[in-house]
Amino acid sequence: MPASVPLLSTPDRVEKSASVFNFDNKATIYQAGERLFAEGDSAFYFYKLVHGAVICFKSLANGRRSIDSFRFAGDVFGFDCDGEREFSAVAVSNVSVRVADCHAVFLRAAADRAAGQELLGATKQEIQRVQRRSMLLAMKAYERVASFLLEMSERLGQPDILELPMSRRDIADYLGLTIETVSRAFTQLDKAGLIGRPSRHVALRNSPALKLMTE
Amino acid sequence: MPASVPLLSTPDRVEKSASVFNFDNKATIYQAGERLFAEGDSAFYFYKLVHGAVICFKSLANGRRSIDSFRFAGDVFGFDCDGEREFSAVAVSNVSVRVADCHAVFLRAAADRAAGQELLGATKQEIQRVQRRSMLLAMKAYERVASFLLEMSERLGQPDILELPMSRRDIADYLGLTIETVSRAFTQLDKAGLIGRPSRHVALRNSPALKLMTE
DNA sequence: CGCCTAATTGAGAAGTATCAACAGAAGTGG
DNA sequence: CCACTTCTGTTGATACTTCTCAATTAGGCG
Repeated sequence: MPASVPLLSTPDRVEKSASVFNFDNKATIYQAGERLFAEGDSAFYFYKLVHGAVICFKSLANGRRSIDSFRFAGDVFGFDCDGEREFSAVAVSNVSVRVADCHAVFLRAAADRAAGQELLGATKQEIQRVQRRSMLLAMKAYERVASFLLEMSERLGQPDILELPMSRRDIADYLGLTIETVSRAFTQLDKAGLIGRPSRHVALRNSPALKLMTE
Repeated sequence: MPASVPLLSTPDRVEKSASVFNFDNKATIYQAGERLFAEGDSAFYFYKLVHGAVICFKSLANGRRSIDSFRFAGDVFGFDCDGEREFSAVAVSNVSVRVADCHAVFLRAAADRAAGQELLGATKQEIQRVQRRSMLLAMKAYERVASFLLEMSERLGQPDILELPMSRRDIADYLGLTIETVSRAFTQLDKAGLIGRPSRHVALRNSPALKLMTE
């Protein structure tokens, strides 16, 4: 990943200065592997990802990791934002983020009706996201992978050819599988002609068929 | 069905502390098996369960059911409260609920700072609940059942002897297992001396040991 | 008591995890 | 540029867990 990151590249959505978040204009940079915050930390900020990819995860007792979410450019995260963090957040690639002080956000939400609605709406989306992941975990391995690829295709804005920013371990920890099972699922989908892949470059050859698996 | 729907009643002279929900004092009754609302319905109300038990679930393509949550006396639910319902809600036993008009709640949340905080806090709790269920689905069968029993023990306020209001099918659909696997997990925990059980009356014989499984 | 449904148990099939080996890409240093 | 190391991803063999299908037992209710 080149370090020449276009900072403050206005996302497609023209930022209403009246947004409840009112993210700071100055972006903060994190290197790949660097930690934004850790489980148990006091929570001070909402984050908006300008560029790159971040994972939010919990460390489990058995030494494993449960990845709750991938965050990409444009995503807002850090909703566990009073008291302690429920998750750790780590940069998967080099990233730049903008932050918003939690307290100030809550003040704006309380003061302004539209701002309150916006925050509630964002929170509701967060609930739906978590619930969709719950549905994932009830499926078979190849279905989870299919669903994952479709989600990435949509969220990364790369309909046909995906360049996945995360490792097989990340995918496995997100889908509640082992890396071996994930790898086999990739192979299976490949042999079925539904995807093509040199490793992290995945081609979706038959999205409709993939979608059928996930329903 | 929402036949006798109580509309915005008492303005400020409520017997309870001023809550953002301000649930109507008049309770609505549903018989066991009756539906409060269905997936895809327009959402009009928040619900507060006065008595009984309710399940919130999604019907899946394969004819199965994914139970998102059990709701008991005192619980507030119906957070998928603008646009369409994400889940269906059905009474497991005879229940009585109090309702609150969504729009009115949002108005109060926008108007009053404490009310706004309360609604946000409740929504955040809802996120945490969903996330905890996600963690459930990553565990083994007997661990899920152990975790389930502890959750019920806590939420039903019955530390030692549980009287479960739901069927094995409900439990299975909540834990992402089959009824047979749930049954075997019960037997397994029974034989290990951790629980005792005539069917729906479960005794927790060793809560600390059960807790160890869930971590 | 007899019926009906819920719950349990058993045997075999399917799916995933685990352990181990191997292949490929990327980086390091000579 | 090449040999070496290292990390990531793939593949194989086997064990373990859960599902499926089938049979049996237990509970609830007339």
